[in-house]
Amino acid sequence: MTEKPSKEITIYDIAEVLGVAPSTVSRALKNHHSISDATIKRVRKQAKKMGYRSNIFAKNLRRQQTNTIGVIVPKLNSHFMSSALSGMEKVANTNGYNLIISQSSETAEKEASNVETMFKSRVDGLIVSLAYNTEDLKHFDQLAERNIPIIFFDRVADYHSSTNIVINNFKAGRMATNHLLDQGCRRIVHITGNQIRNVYEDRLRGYKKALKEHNIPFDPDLIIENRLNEEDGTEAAKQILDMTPRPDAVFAANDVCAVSCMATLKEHSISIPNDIAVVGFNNDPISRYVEPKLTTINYHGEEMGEIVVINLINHLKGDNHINATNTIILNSELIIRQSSKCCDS
Amino acid sequence: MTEKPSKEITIYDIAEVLGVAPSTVSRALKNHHSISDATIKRVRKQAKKMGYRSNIFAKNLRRQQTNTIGVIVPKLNSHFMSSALSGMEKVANTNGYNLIISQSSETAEKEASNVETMFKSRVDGLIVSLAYNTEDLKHFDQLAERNIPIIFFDRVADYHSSTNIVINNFKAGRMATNHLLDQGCRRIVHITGNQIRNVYEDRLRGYKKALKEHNIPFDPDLIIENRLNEEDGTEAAKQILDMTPRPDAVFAANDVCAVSCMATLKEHSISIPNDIAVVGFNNDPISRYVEPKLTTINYHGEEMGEIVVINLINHLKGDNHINATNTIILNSELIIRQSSKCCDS
DNA sequence: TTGAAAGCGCTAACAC
DNA sequence: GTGTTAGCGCTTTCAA
Repeated sequence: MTEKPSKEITIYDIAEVLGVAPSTVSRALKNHHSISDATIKRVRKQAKKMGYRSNIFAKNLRRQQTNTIGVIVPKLNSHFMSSALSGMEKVANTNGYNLIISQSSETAEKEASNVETMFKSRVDGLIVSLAYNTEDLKHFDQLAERNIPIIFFDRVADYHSSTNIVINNFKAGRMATNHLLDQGCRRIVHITGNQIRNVYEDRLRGYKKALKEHNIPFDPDLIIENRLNEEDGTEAAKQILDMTPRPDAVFAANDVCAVSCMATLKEHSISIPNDIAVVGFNNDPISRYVEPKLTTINYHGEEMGEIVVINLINHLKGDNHINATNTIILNSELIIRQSSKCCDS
Repeated sequence: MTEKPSKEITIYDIAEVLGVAPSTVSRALKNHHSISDATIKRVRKQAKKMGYRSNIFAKNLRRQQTNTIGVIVPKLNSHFMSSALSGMEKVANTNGYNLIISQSSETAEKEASNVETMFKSRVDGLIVSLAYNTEDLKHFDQLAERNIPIIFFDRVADYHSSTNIVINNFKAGRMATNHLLDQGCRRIVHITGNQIRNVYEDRLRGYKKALKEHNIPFDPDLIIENRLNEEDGTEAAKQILDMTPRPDAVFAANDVCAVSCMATLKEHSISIPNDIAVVGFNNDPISRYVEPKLTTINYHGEEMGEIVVINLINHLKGDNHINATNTIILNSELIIRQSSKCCDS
């Protein structure tokens, strides 16, 4: 196609061929209003013919703007995260932004180092879902000082005037627990994560609230805190089997953990939901295929990703509403399946 | 921390304060051997003190090199892809490269537009897993002409001297089918994808090869071709139920499809594996939790991602072996679980 | 409607 | 071991 694969074409080359100034070419290429239609047409045609591609580095150097958004997530390979990233990518792409994605692997140290990289890459804005154990947020300060906007999603924190985008974890936790209580369950184990993370703390609060509404005293022995991964689910099941009297329900703060817990319980001849009812969180595809199918909270990952990026881009474009919206709460709903239908339903 | 959050510090600022030349600062910052230790120390200290961050745009503009790798995958939100990306991200990060990730959403058009974006972003190299229906590869030509290396993984194609990184799909398909045959199955349905994609074509060839080895004639009526998603699995199950005589096994080219097919078969009172044995492909987490657990081919997504990036970076660094390695084949293994244990085993 | 020219921050060839 | 200087390709102010 192109005739000169080796040498990079610049606006100077185009200007020279056309006998106009480089600035005219520059303007024509961005449809500047002060350039005649004829010139614009000539320039664009020539540019195409010569295989011109704009040098974004020169452009960024001049404009001090990168059209790049940084994303830091705890793990790439979870259903929720990859869905959220998928949504982000779509919106970013449509709006001419690039995404630089990195993962903290659930540690605060790696997260800080990722932030450093993002800072050096001069991202226009940063999107973050916090690592499992991040407490101190001062690794974000260098961005805040430079007025680089940060949006937290899902695992959020109060940080200056950053926008947070979440689901109502409290409500969801309460809904899940109420559902179990309505099924007649009375000794409900809750498997949760690090309480410094809003998602887990809020779900636990919801759990407590539901108990209170049913006049059931909160029993701390029924709370299991772990990292909510597969092995932890297995481990939790063993703990549950050792509890006396035996619990009649489990509400786990994610599906991966719920499902592996359920599997281990089944191996020990526990019938689900008859002996123990189970509810998860996330509506991971896996929840639809386990036996019995897992009742869970539906989480709109892709949609959340889209909203996060739309929000950030609006912010970058200056539709600032000066923090008119500081927290955005998205809907989530309880999906009732067989794993929690205790009795006669 | 930093005292001047507003103004961006440059090497000129540091040079001025220290009374040295900008070039000295530039060299000191990269530990150039011709700079004295004392100067290096002074410069680094001052740089840190002033909150200096290198301007990668100026640097890239000068060096015509971006330290950025583009990645185009069909879908972000699948277990295999997010694992592969996770591996890629780790290696890239460790080696000082950034990843720009985008998804083709399984269409050739979007893929071409992604390539265009990557090209404009001046990626140093590109990593691609092809969309479901990509036939024509000429959207990659602009990169090839500029000698930008392209590595294909998983869904690959013969393209100039690009490196391909895959598992041995033929062998895996044969292994899976042989396993079913060894269990006594004789009418094995194979659910496959677009035959222009190596992964599906190779698996089908493996299937045929295994049949031949057992002297069983290939019956094209037992081949179902679709997009291998959830709905397609359900649909395939219905087709299978309509076949006479009824097939006694299903080998699906991915787990998502296998699992949904299995679920629908079960709804129609088919006993698995007794009536119909099932084998999937990918070792998606879901395969361990369905009932019965799904026999499948284990795919090392994360490892594949790592190897892809290591390979590309080596290439970029000039360890070229001038295509000494043009195709890299990774191991995969059959994991036998309950869904395929037909008889007495 | 177009042109001339300065400068974004960095690197590297060359000079000392 | 350090300094001088010429760009990399683009945008944008000011002038015409």
